[in-house]
Amino acid sequence: MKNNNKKKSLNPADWELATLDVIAHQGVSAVAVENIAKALGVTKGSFYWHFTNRKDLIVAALKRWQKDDRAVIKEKIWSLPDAHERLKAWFLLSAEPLQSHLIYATLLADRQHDFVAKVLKEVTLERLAYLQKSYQGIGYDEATSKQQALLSYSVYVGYLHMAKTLHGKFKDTENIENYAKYVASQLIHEPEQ
Amino acid sequence: MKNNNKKKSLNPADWELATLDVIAHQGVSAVAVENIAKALGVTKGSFYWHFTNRKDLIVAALKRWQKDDRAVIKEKIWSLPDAHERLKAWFLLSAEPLQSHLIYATLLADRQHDFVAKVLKEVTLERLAYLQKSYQGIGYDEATSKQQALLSYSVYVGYLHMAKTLHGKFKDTENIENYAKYVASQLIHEPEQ
DNA sequence: GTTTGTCAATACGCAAGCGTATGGAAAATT
DNA sequence: AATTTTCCATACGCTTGCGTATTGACAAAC
Repeated sequence: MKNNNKKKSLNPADWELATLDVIAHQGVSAVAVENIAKALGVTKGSFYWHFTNRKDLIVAALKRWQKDDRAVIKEKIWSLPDAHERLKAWFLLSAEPLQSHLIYATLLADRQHDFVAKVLKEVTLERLAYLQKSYQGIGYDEATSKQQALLSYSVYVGYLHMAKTLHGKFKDTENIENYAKYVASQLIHEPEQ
Repeated sequence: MKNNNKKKSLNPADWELATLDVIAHQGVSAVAVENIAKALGVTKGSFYWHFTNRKDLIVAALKRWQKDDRAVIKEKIWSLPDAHERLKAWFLLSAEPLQSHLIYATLLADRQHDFVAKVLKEVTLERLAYLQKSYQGIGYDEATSKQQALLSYSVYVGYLHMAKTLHGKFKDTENIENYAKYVASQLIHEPEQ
């Protein structure tokens, strides 16, 4: 787990990335400065040089996650010109095993911290707006596109949890891919008038 | 927050119900014996007479929740003879503001504890089996009913989180009811052959 | 080569929360 | 009425984890 690179010293980005690793697999409440320090091969004497406290670290890490995540979505989805294709891409991206998904799922869990709730709400609203626009792009009216976006996004969030809860019954890639295609077939279609 | 009843002394059930209250609103990790004792108007000297330790309490509370929840579903859904009606009842029940839903949602969050994961998996598999059976009842074949059940259940789980994440934009009853009906209309229909 | 700035180690204080030990009061039993 | 059971209070020890204070090592600047 130690940092074997040639780097002489750490910078805040190193701490933030290590923190995101912990958040992805154990949640925000598992972020302990002394543990992360150990994972980076130093002690917390170093930590308090880079950050003022634990919360400062977590907020910085989440800000980094939010920024990176936005970039990925922009590149992989919003680059597509056709709304129908965008929606399909969205569902496929949802099924990919990205760290970003894990982080989103654990944030849902650690919502009791207000700074987590804030990021979560921002990201969720942004993604919902994207989805809604895409559904409008394939012919849904404003109100219906809103509900359909919410429905689709709920499936995404639900899937994240189901995958964790039922891991083992859900792991093999083929099943996941099949399921993703099924979901897309059910949730992407012209609006019923 | 004190117990104003005429009861002279507490029994394990009192502790379990108080614990479920905490779990519903703050999650498993927020269960602190001294706090729950205070909520019940006693000190932890009492607690360790009824239970051996904190984990014992949580496990007992979750067992109670599981049992009660099963009973509610049995009564409100499985009493219905028609599969189509059962599915509709499921989606409507999902949108009702029950403590049981809150608990389920927080359990998803506190899955890192193995005893939580165990209950969660049991409950989820049981509910999925119910849903699958209902979808088979309206004509889905085995494989498709499985995927459709998973999809529908994901919507449920996703909704629980969305409701918390976007509270305020989601609170008024009318919207929720509308949305529930929309979801039902999208997810309950004869299978496409 | 001396000084300054950067990054990290060690040691400490402190609060929260679990579990234990012990004693006491009230109710039930005999 | 005496005794046993049931339920609870108080006090203590122990661990975890945050944050601070102090010192040190190495590199860059001068």
